[in-house]
Amino acid sequence: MPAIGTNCFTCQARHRTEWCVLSDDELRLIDDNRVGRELLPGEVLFNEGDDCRGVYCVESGLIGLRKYDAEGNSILLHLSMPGETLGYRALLTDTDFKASAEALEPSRVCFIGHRTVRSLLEQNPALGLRFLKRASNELEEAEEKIFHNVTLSVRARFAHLLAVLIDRTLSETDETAGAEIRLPISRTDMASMIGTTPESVSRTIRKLEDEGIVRFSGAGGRTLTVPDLDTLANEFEPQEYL
Amino acid sequence: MPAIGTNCFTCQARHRTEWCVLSDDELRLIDDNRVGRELLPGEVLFNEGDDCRGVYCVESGLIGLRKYDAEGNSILLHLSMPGETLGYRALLTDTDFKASAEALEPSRVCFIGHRTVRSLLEQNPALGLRFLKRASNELEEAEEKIFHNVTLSVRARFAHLLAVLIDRTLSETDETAGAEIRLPISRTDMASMIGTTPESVSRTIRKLEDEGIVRFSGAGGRTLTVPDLDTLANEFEPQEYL
DNA sequence: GGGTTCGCTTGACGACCGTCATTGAGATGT
DNA sequence: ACATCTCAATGACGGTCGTCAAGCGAACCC
Repeated sequence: MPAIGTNCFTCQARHRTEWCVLSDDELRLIDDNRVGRELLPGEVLFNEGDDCRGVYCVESGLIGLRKYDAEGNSILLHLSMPGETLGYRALLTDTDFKASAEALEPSRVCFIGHRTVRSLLEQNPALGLRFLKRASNELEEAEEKIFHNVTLSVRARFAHLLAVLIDRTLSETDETAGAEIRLPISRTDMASMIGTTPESVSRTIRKLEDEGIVRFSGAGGRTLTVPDLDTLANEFEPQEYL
Repeated sequence: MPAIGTNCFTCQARHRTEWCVLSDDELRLIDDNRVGRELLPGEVLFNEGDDCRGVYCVESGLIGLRKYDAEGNSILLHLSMPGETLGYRALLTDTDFKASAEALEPSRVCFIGHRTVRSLLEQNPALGLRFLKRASNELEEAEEKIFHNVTLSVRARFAHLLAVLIDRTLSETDETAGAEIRLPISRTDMASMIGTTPESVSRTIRKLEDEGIVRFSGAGGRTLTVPDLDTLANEFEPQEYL
């Protein structure tokens, strides 16, 4: 992995972060106090229960947030893309981390100590409001997820997950018709994201493939091809007959 | 219902709200611009999709936040107690309401226009940080709920719900042993909160009663008696064997 | 008072989905 | 090349839980 964005000013994710409301001087404060780190897939950034010494800003790659149940099974709660800052909640509520963070792809992450963050929050009120918007959006997502888990079938939830994953990775390059992406996560992780088992995911994949809605290929069946995104969307958006 | 707390300074819920960080002058600004309203059970405060003209602060009673699916079934997402402020998310993200709010008990609520809120947020940064803490806590709750829905059985989720409801209404009056409360919501609503059906709730109640863990009595079976709270807790907290 | 409505309960049935076990494919290391 | 490991796929089985239907009680309204 090349050493991209060696500082906050040239960071490719800069405009997507909450820090974009800061002045150059304020940003310099972060840049002087950050600690960069590279993670390989599987490496953990922090664990549930660790106490929070600062926040982590994702520069590149993909970070997964997990919780573990009593038997050691993990639930993948959230995927953090470049530009996202992790740990701000624990920092603000003065509690330990409520989930574990683990790299899912080779990633670059910067650590920013809690003293730095707090002093910035105090001197620039706009920063707090930015984080508040982030939290509000995440809350909306979480409630929608709860809603979906309750009202939709495994098949509909899986279709929705695929649509979200596609949307996330294709963001700009709008192909109106179809899409082909490389899945960043395993069957097991996808299963946990929609509250089911890997077996059910496999079976659901089979059915969707038989109906020509999706195609899984490549190493580990991780290349996803969707000929028509609308057909996929029909699986979780009950068509309105107004 | 008596006309309690006729202004923000004497409001009984004052110290539980985010506004408690405001100066007297700032609080007066709210007091001058608020509009009080009383709601009877079933009355709606706002609907999903309405655009947000300000926030609502619960003074007394109980407000339920719901989402409706395509067939008109409702999912009860959250219970808002006195001191909670509703609508701050929609206000901050400049979107419409993502859920409907409805009184579950006779309630008193104050409306505060968005201009007032925004000017306070600008002039007192501490207010934004308070709301950020609120959002962080709600997010933590939401993620735990997702986690529970996935990993726990209907029985465990229901036991957990009962424990939460008891904890909420008894807050201060700590009886270590048992508890008796009046349930504020119907079977159907309880079912939707834990992602199941009223029938399954009834059957679960039956089993828990047969085992002597809980007792439902009174009008509509809405008086809940729990002889031993620890026994109830065992249903959703797998006892650790170190 | 009788009819209506609404919510709770209970039973029967069955489908969906979770559990367990087996097989196979691909990657990695010696 | 072979062994090993991990992950995906698939089949068999069973249980939980959702669906449908009927019965019941309380509250409400003409």
